[in-house]
Amino acid sequence: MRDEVDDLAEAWARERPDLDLAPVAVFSRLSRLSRHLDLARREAFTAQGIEPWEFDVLAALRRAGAPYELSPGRLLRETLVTSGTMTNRVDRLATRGFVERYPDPEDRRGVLVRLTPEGKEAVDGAFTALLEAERAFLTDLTARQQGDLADLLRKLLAPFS
Amino acid sequence: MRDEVDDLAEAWARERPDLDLAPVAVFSRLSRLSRHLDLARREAFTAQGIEPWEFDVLAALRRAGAPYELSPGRLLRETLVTSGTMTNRVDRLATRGFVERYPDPEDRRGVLVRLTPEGKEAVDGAFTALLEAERAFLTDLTARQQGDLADLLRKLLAPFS
DNA sequence: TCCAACTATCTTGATGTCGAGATATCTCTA
DNA sequence: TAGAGATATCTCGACATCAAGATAGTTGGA
Repeated sequence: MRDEVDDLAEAWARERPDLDLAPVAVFSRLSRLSRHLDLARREAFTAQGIEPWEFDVLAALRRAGAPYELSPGRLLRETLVTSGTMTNRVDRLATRGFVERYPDPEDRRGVLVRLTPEGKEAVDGAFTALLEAERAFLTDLTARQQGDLADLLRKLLAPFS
Repeated sequence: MRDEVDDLAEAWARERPDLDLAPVAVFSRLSRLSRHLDLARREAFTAQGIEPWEFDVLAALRRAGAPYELSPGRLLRETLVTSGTMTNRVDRLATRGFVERYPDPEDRRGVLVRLTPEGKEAVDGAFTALLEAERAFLTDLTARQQGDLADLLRKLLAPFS
């Protein structure tokens, strides 16, 4: 069962026979899969009326549990964006009525961002749709294979944690 | 061996006990790994004086083999960007002297983009650096595990080919 | 041969992100 | 308790990308 990455690796092997191309088989597939996953995410979210970046922020608040509030600093660390980006994102989410911003009573430099009921509803719907889309991706793998894959990815991810 | 995704899944399980979260174990790790991989790529390329988007274009030309030329249309299909983006990328690569643009003798609408010797040198250096960085990621996996991982990813990728 | 539909590329305007810097506040130590 | 350094957030300008539309050239059927 050949795929597009086999073609890509073959082309490199022809052009650069001096190199060991073993990493390509893993990382090219990983990159491509990630891109397809992003597209599928976007599609699932569009049907729910939100964008991927909105989900990333709302989901972090939702996961935090009631009362669904975190600081911008915490949010940017959870979502791996810069502070300027998070300011902008919170602005737009507040305009949409999905979050509210108010001063942190414990730190006058700080701000807390809280999910509104509308935001909670939006993120819950989006997460359900996302899981459904992701499950469709996994149907070609047995439960055992899914577990093996998760374990292998965990090993690769370990150095970064 | 717990990782950050276990924490994330646990938080979701606490908040949404009604959902089957199996896909999270695979896809959250995949997304995170992809992000770390992008950062590592950027770093490897920076040391070689080029940017990831430059590599994507130059590598497609390099893989094509001598005389290292492709149309913008072919390049945008290989790199999955829009035509406006490719116009801009080729402009900047031409300014840097890594590619040349000239009219397609067979189709007067068309253009061919060709790698210059400087571009070839740059992409060859960058690819070597990239493989080295990627190999470092894989040291925690046995050759057998690397093969298993590639096979599982190939299965997930198959529906898109 | 003519024309409609298609293809290839480029242009333009909007958008989201980043990085650097500004401001306000807090914390720790001398 | 004063001050230096750390921290939290926001502002602003630069930049890469995308989507839609413009332009030029090609192709196939009537």
